[in-house]
Amino acid sequence: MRRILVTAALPYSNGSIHLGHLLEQIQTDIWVRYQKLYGNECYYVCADDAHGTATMLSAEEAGVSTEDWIDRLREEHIKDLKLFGVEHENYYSTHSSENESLTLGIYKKLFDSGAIFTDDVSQLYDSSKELFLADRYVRGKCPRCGAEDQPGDNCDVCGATYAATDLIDPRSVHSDTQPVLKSSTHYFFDLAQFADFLREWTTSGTVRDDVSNKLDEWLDAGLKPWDISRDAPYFGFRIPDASNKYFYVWLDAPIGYMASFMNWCEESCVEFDDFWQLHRATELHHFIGKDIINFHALFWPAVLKCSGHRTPTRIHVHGFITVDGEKMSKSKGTFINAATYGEFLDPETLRYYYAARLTPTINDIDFSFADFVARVNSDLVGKLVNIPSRCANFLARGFDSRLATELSEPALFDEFAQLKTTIERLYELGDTAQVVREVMLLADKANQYIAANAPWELAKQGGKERELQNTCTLAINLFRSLCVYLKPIVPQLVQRSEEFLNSGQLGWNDVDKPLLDHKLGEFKRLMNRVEQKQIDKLIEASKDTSTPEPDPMPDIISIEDFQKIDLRVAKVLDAKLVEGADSLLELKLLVGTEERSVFAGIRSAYKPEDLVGRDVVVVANLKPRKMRFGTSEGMVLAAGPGGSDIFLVSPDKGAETGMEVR
RNA sequence: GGCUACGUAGCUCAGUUGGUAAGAGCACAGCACUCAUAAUGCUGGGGUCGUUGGUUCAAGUCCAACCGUAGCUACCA
Repeated sequence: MRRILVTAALPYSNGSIHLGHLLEQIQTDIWVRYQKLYGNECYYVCADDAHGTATMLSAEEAGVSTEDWIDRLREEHIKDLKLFGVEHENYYSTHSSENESLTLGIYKKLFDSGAIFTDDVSQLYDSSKELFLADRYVRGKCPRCGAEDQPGDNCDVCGATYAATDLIDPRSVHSDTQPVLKSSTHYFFDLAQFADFLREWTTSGTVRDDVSNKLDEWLDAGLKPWDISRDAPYFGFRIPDASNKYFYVWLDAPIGYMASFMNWCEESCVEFDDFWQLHRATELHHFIGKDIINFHALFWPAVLKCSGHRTPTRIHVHGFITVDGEKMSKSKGTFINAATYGEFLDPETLRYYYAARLTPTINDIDFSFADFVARVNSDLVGKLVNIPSRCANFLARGFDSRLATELSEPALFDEFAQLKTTIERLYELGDTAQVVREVMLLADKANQYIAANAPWELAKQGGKERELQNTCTLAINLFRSLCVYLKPIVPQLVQRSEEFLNSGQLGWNDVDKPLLDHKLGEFKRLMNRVEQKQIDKLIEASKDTSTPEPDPMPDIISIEDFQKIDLRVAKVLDAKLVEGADSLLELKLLVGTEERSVFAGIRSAYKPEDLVGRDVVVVANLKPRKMRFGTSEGMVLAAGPGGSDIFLVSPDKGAETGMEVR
């Protein structure tokens, strides 16, 4: 019996579980369920990746403490994953005492072995927020093409890549102030020391060839030191003997695998060291997406090696998910969260569909709605569930739901059983697409068998009772074997089938032993078809109208474009401060005869009482936007860079409310 | 620009070391059946295997170039 520890990449504490997380969590869960079903000792741990600037800022924005924020998200993540049948031994958090002590211990080992050094790094810094800025938190004008408001790493318009310091007129997205260049000491892990080890490790069966080819690229180019520190303020663990430095989230994230397992070991009889110390007869498997190959196949094994731990047995890498051929998009409704999916569709349909598409390659996987509906309905309902559905009635009516005492065609049953070793190999490789194909081929055979023996004909004829019972008995047994093979993929469906079969939980070796002379349970509908309507609703519910995708704005617009904007003169009826908002005023506007509530970020320049009665210009056909304090039904035009320099636009005397501005 | 993958029927994909493999499922058409959630069975149409060259007695299968897709990475700093 093998002893296996399995992890999936840690979801970040900064958003809900969506189709992308589910691809990996379900892939991993299927692999783990297979290992357990086969009889291996297998543990699956995961956690939320809690640290970093992003969680800190999200919590701040939500107005809660960072601890509350990550706790809340962890609860949500656990609930969502459970809905999809993903069963972890433990779903922990990287913000834990176990992780802190493990991280400190590993860091000390790295330090003592001479793999840590320091160097000064110049980085953009937001003085008003006292925060160093990662590239994505700086926006400005592209140095190559001049496009406005581009992120700090590359230009969305012309595709140029550059450093954040190259941006023209850079702004911090946190404060809209101009960042300054500031130097700070960073701690580095000297990855290059491990180049020889990694070259050996990456080509010793730990990853597939396509992945190791990719890794060769980095190895050939020369490994760069890995920055493992961040300056305060930062949500994470403090680096000992360093002033105001924290471990970069990417150091303690993979250690979070260990911490989650350690936390679980404390309550179980499993020995932590058996899975992390050198030379133990256990396996360690990581499931990841192709975007984080370098972390898991270079940095992480080097850290483990350097700190005297075992290295991973295998890294399983999957591709990205697309929806109907495109990246998930909030505005198109294809950015689908787990909870939303669960509202409209059976979570097991996703497990099945993903399984049908997942191979061991790093190819991207497309969630095609048309294909999804066809696959689920045709395979699971039309073929699989149809088998017992075609036979249960005959057994219930004529034989008190009792199976015959023998198999009339043992060869057919054996044919199903003989596929076992093939299926085992495919599960082990992670080729569930092939598993599904093989199993459905057998399901076709089962249906062919039923058609050839036509139980409905036998039922009409007198004296054919024995044949009728035998035919149905064999068909039910074939179905039962298919259930065994699919159990890791659709555990709920199989559980309902187990209730029908009425003989306890199916085990992997049940495909060798037919169920005979046995009373079945009542047959109930095992699964519902998927309707296109459900998909439509799901997409509709996933559409985020409040934050449309940022379209790269062309510099020049046509007159038609301008005419889309309905500018109107409006009279301010009332203005008041917004409780809890630093910069907002809530304005009651009269636009023609219509009253509107509009939020405007002008508090730093105007007092509410000074605004009442004056005229302003408002964008009248702006899509209403939900804000934390209410819905804003338009936008008031103003000039100026911000702060106290905001100047409202107003019409000359004579203009009346409701007039169009052109 | 460099690199790693991928490109086979309308869709999703199989095609093992080059040699009766141009294949499966879905979709489509016809027929049969009516036990079953308009499910099932049988039959059939459909592809110059991204393009162009090359190696070979023989190439989706090897090589080169090009095109397309996804991703990684990039001169200067």
